[in-house]
Amino acid sequence: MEERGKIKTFQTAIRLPTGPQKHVRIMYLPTIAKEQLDTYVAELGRGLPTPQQPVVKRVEEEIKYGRELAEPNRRTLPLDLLQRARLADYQGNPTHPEAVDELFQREDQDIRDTLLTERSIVSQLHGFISGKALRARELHLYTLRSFEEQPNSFHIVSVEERIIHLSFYSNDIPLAVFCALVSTLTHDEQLTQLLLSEEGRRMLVKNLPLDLYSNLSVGRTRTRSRLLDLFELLQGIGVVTPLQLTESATPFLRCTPKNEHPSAFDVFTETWSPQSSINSPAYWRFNTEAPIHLWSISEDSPAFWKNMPIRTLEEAMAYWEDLCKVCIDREFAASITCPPTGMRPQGSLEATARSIRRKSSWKSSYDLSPIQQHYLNRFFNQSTGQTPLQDQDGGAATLERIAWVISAPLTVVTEWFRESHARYVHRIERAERKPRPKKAAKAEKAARRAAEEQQLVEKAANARAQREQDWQSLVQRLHPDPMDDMTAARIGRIRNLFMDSGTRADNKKWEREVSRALQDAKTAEETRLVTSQKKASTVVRPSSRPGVLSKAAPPSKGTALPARGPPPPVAAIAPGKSVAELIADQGPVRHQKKAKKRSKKAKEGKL
DNA sequence: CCGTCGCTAGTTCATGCAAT
DNA sequence: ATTGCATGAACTAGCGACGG
Repeated sequence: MEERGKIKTFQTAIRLPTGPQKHVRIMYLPTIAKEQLDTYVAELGRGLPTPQQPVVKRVEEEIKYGRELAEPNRRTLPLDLLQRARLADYQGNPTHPEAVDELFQREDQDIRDTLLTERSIVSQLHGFISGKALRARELHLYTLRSFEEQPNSFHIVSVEERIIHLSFYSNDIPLAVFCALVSTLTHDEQLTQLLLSEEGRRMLVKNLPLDLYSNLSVGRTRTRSRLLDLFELLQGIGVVTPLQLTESATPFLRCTPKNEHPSAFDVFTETWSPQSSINSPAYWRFNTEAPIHLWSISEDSPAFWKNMPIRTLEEAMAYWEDLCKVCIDREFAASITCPPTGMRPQGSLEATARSIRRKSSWKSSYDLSPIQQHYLNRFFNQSTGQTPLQDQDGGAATLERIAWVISAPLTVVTEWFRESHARYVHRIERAERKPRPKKAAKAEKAARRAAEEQQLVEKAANARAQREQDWQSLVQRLHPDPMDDMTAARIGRIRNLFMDSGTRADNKKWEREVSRALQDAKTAEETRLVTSQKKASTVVRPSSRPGVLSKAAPPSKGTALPARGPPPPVAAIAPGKSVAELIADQGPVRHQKKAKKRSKKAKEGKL
C-alpha cells in the first residue's frame, strides 16, 4: 500500500520512562496534515507512562519517510551508510567500498559519531572486556576485593561465608567496573567524560546522575541477564555456588544475620536461565576452592586436574592463570597427567565448555572492528609502506586524531601502524631475497611497480614543470612583447616540440628555432599572405588573446597533464604522450589484494 | 611427500528486538 | 517480564596450492 501511495509510514523513536528508546512505525493516510501528525506523535509520547523526555523526534524536524530508518537522538547521520559500509566479505573486504569512501569523506566528527553507533566500538570505548572468560575473571576478582575493602556494603551478606546478593552489582561497584562487565549499547558523551577521570571511574553506580543511571539501565533486566551470564559461567567452572533461602534445620550453610538478609542457605537446585531474572538465584557464594578441568582436551567430559584455593585475591589470580592455560593451550593440557579420580564439572557443561574453550573468550587486546581497520588503512600506503609513524615528527598529532576519530586507544592505533609497516618491510625483504613468479610474489611486484610508477609520474611532472619554466624564460627573452595570434601559433608548434624533447642541454638550438619562427611570423605578417592569415586565424582561435603566453600560470605540481600553462594553440603536431597518459592507458592500477575468484554461489549468498 | 597456509562454507553463538 | 526470532559475528573443518 505504501508503494502505491495509499498510505505513508515513518519510523520514529520514543524514550520510555525507564530509559531505553522504543522504535515505533507510524502509518497514516496521505490526507493527514503534518500538524495532525505532529500532535499525534506528541500525544503518543505522553501516552506512555510518565516519559522523562516526551518525544525525541518531532514530525516537523525532517523525517525520512518510507523505509529508511530515521535514527533519532543523533544528527541525521548516515546510519544506513554505515550499515552498507560495514558489509564485508569473508576476508573483511568491504562489499560496498563506495559506501566506505562516502562515509570517510565526511567530517571527522561525523565519522566518529557514526562509528560510535557500532556496538563493539562504543562498548570498548567505555572499557568493556569483550572476552567472556576474562569478564567472568574480572567479576570474580573484583568481588573478592570487595569482601576485603567494603565489607559493610548492604549487599554483602556475609564476608566470612563469602555470600553476596546480586543487587551488589547494581549499586556498589564503581562505574569503570560496571562498564567493563556490562556492554554499553549507545554512546554517551557524559559517560565518556566521566570515565576519563579517576574520580568518575570510581564513582559507585548507585551514585550516578539519574539520567546516566537510567541510560546504562543499571539494575534492569538486560544488566541482570548479562551479569547472570557471567555467574552461569563461574558456576560452571566451580568458582561460585548459587544459593537459595531455606527453612531447613540443617542448612548447607549458616551465617550471622545481617541487615534484612537471610542467614541460612541451601544450594540452589531449580533450573534457571540468565534470561529470566525472576527464577534466577540472587544469592551467590564465592567458593574458597575451585577445580581445574582440562577443557581444551574434551568438551563433554574434561578430565579433572586439580583443585586450587581461591580464597585470596592472589590465589584467585593464580587460579585464573592456570585455567586459561588448560582452556586454550591444548599442548600444555595434553602434557598434564591427571589423578585417576576426580569430580566432573557441575552446572551446564556444554554452555560452560563452549564459552571457555573459545579463544576469543580469553582475548584481552582491544578488538578493532573491520570499519575501524578500513579507516586506519587510509593512512597506510600499501605500495610504499608509509604510515604516519614514518612522518618526520613520528606523526604524533595524526595518530591522536585518528585514535579520536575511531574511538580507539592511541596505543592500539600506533601498534596497528607499527605492525602494518613491519609486515610491509617483511614482505619486501622476502620478495627481494627470493623473487619468484608465484602469485604471492606477483602481488608484491605489483605493489612495488605501483610505487615505482608513482615515482615516475611525480618525476615526470617535476621535469615537465621545469621544462615549462625554461620555455617561459626562453620566449620571454626573445619576445618580451605581447604576441599576435599568428606568431603564437608558430611559437606553439615549437613549444610542443620543446616540451617533448626532454633534454635541457641544447638551449641554443631552441633559441635558434624560436628566433626563426618569430622572424617567419614577422615576414609573413609583412607580406600579408591571405592564405596564411586565414590559416592562422582558424588554427589559433582557441587563444585569441594576445599575451597569453607570458601570463600563463605555472603548471601545478603533481599533475602531469600537458595542457597546463599556455594552451597549445596548434593541433598540427600530435605531441608524444606524457608518462601519465601512458600509464593511464594501461588501465587502473592493479589492486595488490585481489578481488578474487569467489565461487558464484558464495557471491550470491552474500548479496 | 608432508606440513603449512589461505580460502571457503557451514555451523554455532551472542545479542538486540518485538511479540506475548 | 519473558520468550522466541532475526541477524551479524566468530569458529571450525575441509580443501587445494605451495614450498621445503
